Amino acid sequence: MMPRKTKGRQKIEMTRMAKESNLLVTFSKRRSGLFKKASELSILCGVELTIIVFSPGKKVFSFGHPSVEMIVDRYLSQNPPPNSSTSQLVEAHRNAKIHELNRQLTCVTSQFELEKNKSEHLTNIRKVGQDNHWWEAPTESLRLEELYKLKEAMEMLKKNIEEQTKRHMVEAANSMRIVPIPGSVGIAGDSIEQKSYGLGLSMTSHGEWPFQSLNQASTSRHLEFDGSNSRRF
Amino acid sequence: MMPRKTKGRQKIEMTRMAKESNLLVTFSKRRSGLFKKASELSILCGVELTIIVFSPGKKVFSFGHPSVEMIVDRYLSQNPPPNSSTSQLVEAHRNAKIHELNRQLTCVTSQFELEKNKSEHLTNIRKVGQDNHWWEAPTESLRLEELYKLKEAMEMLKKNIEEQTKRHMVEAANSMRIVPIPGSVGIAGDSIEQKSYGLGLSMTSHGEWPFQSLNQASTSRHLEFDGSNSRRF
DNA sequence: AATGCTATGATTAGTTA
DNA sequence: TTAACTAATCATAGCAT
Repeated sequence: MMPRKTKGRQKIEMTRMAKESNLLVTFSKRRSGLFKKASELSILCGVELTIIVFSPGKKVFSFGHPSVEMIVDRYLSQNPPPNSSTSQLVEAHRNAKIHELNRQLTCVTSQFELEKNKSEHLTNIRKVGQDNHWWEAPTESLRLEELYKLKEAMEMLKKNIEEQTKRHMVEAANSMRIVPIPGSVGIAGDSIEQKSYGLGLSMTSHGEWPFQSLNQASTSRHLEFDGSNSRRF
Repeated sequence: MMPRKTKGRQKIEMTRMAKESNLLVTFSKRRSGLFKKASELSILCGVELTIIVFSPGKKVFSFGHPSVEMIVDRYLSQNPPPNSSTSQLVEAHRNAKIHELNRQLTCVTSQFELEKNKSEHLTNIRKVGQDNHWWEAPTESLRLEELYKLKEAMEMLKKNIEEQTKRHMVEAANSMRIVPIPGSVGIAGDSIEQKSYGLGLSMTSHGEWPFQSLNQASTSRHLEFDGSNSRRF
């Protein structure tokens, strides 16, 4: 008779977890699961989506394909914020660009970190002096793939910068004059204060990389995980 | 001998589904699952989160606790709101910055090309299938070194972007109070139904039918279904 | 805190109704 | 079409490290 090592997964009541320690680890696990599901959905069905989560510690974790801002922008433009003025929109666009550039850079940097770690791992393993050939080819293939992706990301980054530069030149040449349009809506009971629509510069410093257990399908889809509560820039 | 009625769940490749019919039903099922997971996460861990999904048919499905807008606002507000006019001087500064960034990016890109070629070379050599261990370690070391350089370059690039943005925000802050704040002006056609302020979870299908298969855990948390076409705000 | 394990609960792909 | 079924895969709660 073999006594069970564990009771295995147990059903839990669907209410806020009492023990904070459990809550924290559960949050971490389930957040990973949720993001993975989201990634799979976007891959399998070719759809665009975003998730923004504020952790128990008030940190923000986000996932987005193709990016959080892209989706949020589209969502907000479908539900246009009432107080938008031309100037705000213009500014928003510009900041969104910079934001997006930063996001891409963060992504590129992360991918680089991945490469670095792989390289280190490779070197370490090699030090052990094993004769394991079987993994070498696959690993190198993966590396090459990652490098191509990295290259693509950087080319996109470059393109964006060029675009932005061109835009700025045009704007400068036009010496644009911004006239706010009084087009906001005030509705009874509607608080009018929280209008930071028009895209702030929320960006991510990725101080930590919370998501490690993603399969390559996910990571190859250019995942973005934000694990930081620090304000950017 | 009982012949299996079905093959049951089968593993599927993590790539975009080929058959559109399957894709549609899978999207529906998995979206439900995703939203349910999100709901459970927010309940179990008491966190706030939102999901925005654009379906294959470009409809938007969203979930949010306490509401999509609440989370999006907070996400966007983590950074100073952009709402100022910009001077040409600023534009000029910016253009200079961007040019510099572009130069750096070119540098980074060429470094990357180096890495890529190395990787390809490595792979090619490996294809020959020799047992040459002696060169592997040195090569990897070199790669690592290059990667470090690449990383440094990218970090500098990032830093520059951050600097640029910081400068922009300071300038924006200095000049923003000029912009008049529009008063409350109602606009015909806007409606305010379905606000779901801080109630609890809100789940929205901005098109037509929403969910049915949520368990009681979700519904007990006061799910809100918005099956209308109406715009929000 | 983070990682690994494993039995069990939960989700879902393929199918039938 | 959308819904229900079922056998598999997948996720994860509780422990152990």
